[in-house]
Amino acid sequence: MRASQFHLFTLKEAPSDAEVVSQKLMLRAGMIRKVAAGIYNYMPMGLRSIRKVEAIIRDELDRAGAMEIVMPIVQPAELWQETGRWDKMGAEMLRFKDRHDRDFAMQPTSEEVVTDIARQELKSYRQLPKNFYQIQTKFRDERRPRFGVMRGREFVMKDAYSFDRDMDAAGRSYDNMYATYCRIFDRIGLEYRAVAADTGAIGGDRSHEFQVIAETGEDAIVYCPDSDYAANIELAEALALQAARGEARIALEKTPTPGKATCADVADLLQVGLDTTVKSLVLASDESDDKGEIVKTTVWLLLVRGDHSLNEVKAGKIEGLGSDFRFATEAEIIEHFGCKPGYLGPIGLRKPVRIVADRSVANMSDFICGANEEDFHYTGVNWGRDLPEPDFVADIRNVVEGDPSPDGKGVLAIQRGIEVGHVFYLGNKYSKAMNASFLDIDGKPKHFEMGCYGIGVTRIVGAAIEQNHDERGIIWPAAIAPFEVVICGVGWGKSELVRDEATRLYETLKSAGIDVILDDRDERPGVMFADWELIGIPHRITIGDRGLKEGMVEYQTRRDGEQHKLAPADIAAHVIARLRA
RNA sequence: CGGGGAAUAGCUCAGCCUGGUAGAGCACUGCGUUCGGGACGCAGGGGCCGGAGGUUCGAAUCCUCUUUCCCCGACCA
Repeated sequence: MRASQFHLFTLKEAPSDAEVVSQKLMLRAGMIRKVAAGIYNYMPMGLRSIRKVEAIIRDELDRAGAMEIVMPIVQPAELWQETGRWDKMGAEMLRFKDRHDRDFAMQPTSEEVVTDIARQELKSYRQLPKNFYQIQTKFRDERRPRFGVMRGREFVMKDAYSFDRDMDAAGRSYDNMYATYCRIFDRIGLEYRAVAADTGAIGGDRSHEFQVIAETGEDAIVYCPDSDYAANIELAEALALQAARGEARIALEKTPTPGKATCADVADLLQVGLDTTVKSLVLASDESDDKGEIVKTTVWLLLVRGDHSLNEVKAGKIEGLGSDFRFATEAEIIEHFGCKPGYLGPIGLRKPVRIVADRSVANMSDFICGANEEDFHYTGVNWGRDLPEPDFVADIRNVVEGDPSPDGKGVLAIQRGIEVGHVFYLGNKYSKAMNASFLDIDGKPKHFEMGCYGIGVTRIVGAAIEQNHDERGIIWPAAIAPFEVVICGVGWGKSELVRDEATRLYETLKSAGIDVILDDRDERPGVMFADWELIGIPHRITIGDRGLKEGMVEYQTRRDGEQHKLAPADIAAHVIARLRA
């Protein structure tokens, strides 16, 4: 490709609404153009990277025995109604009607359609296992699309679905996909971590997220540097920080804390550590009848240490509370505690509530909590002496850096990550709901055991930039760079020698299968260098009269800026060796 | 969904308070000079100032409505 013929456009300034670095750089490098909120054109430069990501995914999935299909972007409501997700999905799913007033949706994912394929196509256990995947545009009407391709509404995703005859086989399919994902991300060349993730209603331990490590990541991932333990923060288990409860040493006392409504303020006022305070969170769970009318509301008091934070996923697993809990209203709080938020605690309740203590809180002694009276906290609080033991003790907090690892092999560390892949065992949730079955060896129908496996193609491109950039622009991993090599011809318009030498090298690299672009724009060198550094091409060869007079061309890498002067005759072999290394 | 903010040239922004024929830088076109790290000069092209209504002799500017976009929030009392 010649730069003079390519649609190359760069911006010195990013549009003011761009927030994160990948979005700014992709816009500035001319990779994407915004069309609407969370919706982008993929311009030639950007599409090249996207296609390279897709090619690696295709290659590895095909090698792993999966088969590519394409399912429609526009999907009929009927299939979604079979699984009940037409009603459950909420506003995230974009819905519309066709001219006959029939309901359709833009696919946010394709479990229903692929299960429909399976029940029509797969009749016998002899046809199993099967794994179908597609690389397809998805649409999720996010509440707040942002961060460019990192959280767009329209995006490209690879979604694969496996069908197996039993759980064991499904486990093998899962392991196969897990290993395949590792190969894919290794090849793309990103620093990533596979972490255990919450399995939600399905249960089991087969759910892993593939997270690209980047400071700007939206997810917190927890790992143990001394072992294999790695989990999403939603899942990471928090152990009690003290093995056993200490003895009560000081008396219960109601202490004035005027205007100090947060644990931090109270700890400050009383000159004690935040870890001696207990934070009170009030939740409510509603029970409704068949008509959806709320018939009963239970109020819950959750206690975590002042320096800890509530983990809502864990809270949702408390028996009786359920994942559809909500935060209590102020009226409910006053009704049960006789006090406004800010001074709440488990002592002196006006009406009974269910009390859940975090493991660490359950082992605390002489702690501080709200007195259920405005401007007062209790100090010297002890379980058993000053109040009954909690109704439940559970892990309900987020782990923090330095917590003991659940596998007992050291302490936990936390990194930020960008979720670019997810492998998930689905069980027969969808096959049952849609009555998708096959005849097993015993001649009896069985529901498919399914798994689903996603990779955010466009998000990978953004994540790669978040992880690899500097003040000049993008630094692509070679595997997904729009071009592997750029040849800059300095003084293109006036030097025939430069043109000849550059063109000869260009042809040589091209015929060696290198993805090379020749900058023949007759631009000033500064402009060329700045453009290609912004775009992030990993290898640059500069050919100019000045060097040629000395019998040299210049070779430079984008990542470390390391420069070599080489004879024109040697340059091709040198670059090819570097690329194939 | 709640609260803020913004909308003027392809991009970044000024002009609005105090109404009077729309500006700058970058980008683009032409000519010339320059030419190994985002050159310079001269000459150009490009915007009915998001849309609708109102006030006024006159509206980018004041008022009302509307659309779109952005930010914060929608758990940690």
